[in-house]
Amino acid sequence: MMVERISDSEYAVMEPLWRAAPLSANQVAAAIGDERNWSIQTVKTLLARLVAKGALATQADGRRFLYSPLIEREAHRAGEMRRLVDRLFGGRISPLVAQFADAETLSDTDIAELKALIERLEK
Amino acid sequence: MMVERISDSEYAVMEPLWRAAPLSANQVAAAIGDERNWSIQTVKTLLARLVAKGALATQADGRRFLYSPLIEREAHRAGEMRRLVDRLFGGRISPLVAQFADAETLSDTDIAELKALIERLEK
DNA sequence: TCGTTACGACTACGCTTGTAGATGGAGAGT
DNA sequence: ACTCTCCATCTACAAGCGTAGTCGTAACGA
Repeated sequence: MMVERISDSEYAVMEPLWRAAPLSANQVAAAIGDERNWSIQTVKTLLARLVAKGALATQADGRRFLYSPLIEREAHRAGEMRRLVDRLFGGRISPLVAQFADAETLSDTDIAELKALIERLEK
Repeated sequence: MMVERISDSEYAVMEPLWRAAPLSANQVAAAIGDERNWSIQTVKTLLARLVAKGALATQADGRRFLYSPLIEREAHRAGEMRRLVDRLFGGRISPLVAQFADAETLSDTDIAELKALIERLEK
């Protein structure tokens, strides 16, 4: 239950499972590939920890397990963002966007998307 | 240099120092107050760790130290946000806002602020 | 001068994270 | 039946974190 916090490395393991589930440990490792340079053991440890945390479900498939996410990516994202935004910006989102604006990391596309989004929200 | 990562608790200690610096350990502890229920020792440990990380500077004031931030709050915010946004949204900000929109955590004020901000950015 | 305080430094200790090796059992090939 | 291979599980271990106690010393008050 209580989705405990998911660490960076654990998140990397969730990724492929959010894209396609269920997967075996090897498939997950393959999906992560060289991106991180992990031994298969490392991936397995992380999978086990995620199962322990209640973030993944297992289903037996012969002698091995297939893993699938128990928590939604959206829910996890929302939780993490909320956490950080509360901490850094007192929960207000506009300073957050302003922050990105100041850092000049917003592309024209970003701005156009935001505009469209805001218009949609206003209705 | 290389501002290493600052943990949640450490951030709580930086807070008062970003608001007013320099402060003594006791002043920092007082500023944190009951918010977190920390012993003065805990605050001192965190201060020492932040100094070790190069996030705080000390200046002697008689038999004690006064602490001041060496890293800017803005820089820290930007770094943290970038980290999370890269991880969760592939670096794009509009899905992030959309996320908040879907979660219905945007107030009318938020939306108005965002609109104003976007208009400013468009120029 | 002697005890009391107020500090910083050192030490502690259990928990989580990142990273992985070792072990033991079940299937597969021969 | 025997070995080789593949898996999950157990174990490991250093670094970082949260939380705090103890120690030595310098200053202050009596």
